[in-house]
Amino acid sequence: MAKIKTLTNGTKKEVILKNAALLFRKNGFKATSLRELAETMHIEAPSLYNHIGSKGELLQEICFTVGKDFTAKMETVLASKEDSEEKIKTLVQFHIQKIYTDFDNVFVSNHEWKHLQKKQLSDFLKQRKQYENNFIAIVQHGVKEKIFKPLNPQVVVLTILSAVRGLEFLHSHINEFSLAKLEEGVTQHLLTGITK
Amino acid sequence: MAKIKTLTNGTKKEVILKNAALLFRKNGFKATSLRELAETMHIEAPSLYNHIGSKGELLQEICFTVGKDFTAKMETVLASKEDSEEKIKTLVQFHIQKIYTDFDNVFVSNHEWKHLQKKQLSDFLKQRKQYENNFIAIVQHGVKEKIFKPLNPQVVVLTILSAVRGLEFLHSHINEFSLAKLEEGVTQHLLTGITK
DNA sequence: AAAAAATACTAATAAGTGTTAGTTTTGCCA
DNA sequence: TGGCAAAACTAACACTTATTAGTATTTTTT
Repeated sequence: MAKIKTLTNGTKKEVILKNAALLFRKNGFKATSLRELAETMHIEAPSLYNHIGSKGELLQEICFTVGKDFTAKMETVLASKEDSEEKIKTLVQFHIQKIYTDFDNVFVSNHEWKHLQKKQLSDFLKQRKQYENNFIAIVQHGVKEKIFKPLNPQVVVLTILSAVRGLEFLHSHINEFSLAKLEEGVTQHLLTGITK
Repeated sequence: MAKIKTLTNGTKKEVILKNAALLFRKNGFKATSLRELAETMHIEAPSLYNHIGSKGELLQEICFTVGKDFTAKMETVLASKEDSEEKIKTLVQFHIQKIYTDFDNVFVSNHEWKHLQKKQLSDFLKQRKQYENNFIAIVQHGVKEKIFKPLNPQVVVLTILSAVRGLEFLHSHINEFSLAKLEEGVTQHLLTGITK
């Protein structure tokens, strides 16, 4: 009856993806039904199939779109002339920006990827592992050049990624701090610590 | 047919809770069926009801047991004579220890709490907020005493908690680093940073 | 205005869910 | 050994799920 509004919202598929990301974030992928998703657009569940292939496809597109964003950023950072410290600053700030500007998608990608189907799941994890390894290489380089303390690069990266990936609970504090303040605060913390 | 083995595993309820935590962690709460859970003990799903009240009760017990552990630790830390820096060290190390020794439960508590029922959900979040506020107070004290840099305590705590709560993906690297090494590395990173 | 394409609808399916009722089996204690 | 409580079983319920088929309606194109 009521067609999906797409005037200012992009294509229909994009509207569906946006609403799906919101629901997947709030309730989880498994706990979100297609009926519920359809309801947000005032249509019936089967009508979704004029636009999508399956429920799983939605999760897939969300996770891989986000994944590609981070992979692309990593490529440009690796190709840049920044030193190790600047590279890490750039990456950490990118994580924070993404959480601000693309919260639902980033959250879903970080928390619901385990519900991807087998093949996609393994691709996703491969991509993540690659990202992680690139990150580790940057830290290793910084240690070798004595910009960083003689730390275990793997542990350092796991700590940083853990911190920035979990930052979504900053979302409830959004507008309380400006984006710039947060970027500065978190980056300085992860690089220089908090003790005097 | 096959009764739940409880010889060395504690009470039957405890066995169920342990297996539930494992499945909830691996597949998520919503994606775990009672039939699947029962299967791990070689019994049928309805037999579970001789031991539990509902599926939701399992999640509830897992989340609140973990919550109490952290709340209790916070109480002892607050009551101690350690300075702010030592207090934070102690807490960060406790997080890491818990992930090592109680992985499934901590993971489920950190990732599946959103599926708690209304009343319990609000209690859980209240408890978490309280924990967070106590943590912030410690940092505030450290800033006032000039042990720490003049940072925003809220941002600092969100970063630290984000880091330690996300550390579960250290699980795939377990035995690669010793617990002591990890505690030391992560704590030093979060307190003193990585730059020289 | 007619034809074509896009997109909505209703109805139905097969599979899976948590949970209850009622019954049988198991294992311990008198 | 007989009895009793604990704990297993089977059968069934009332829902919910993703998805398909077939059809009607709306929108776009000609």
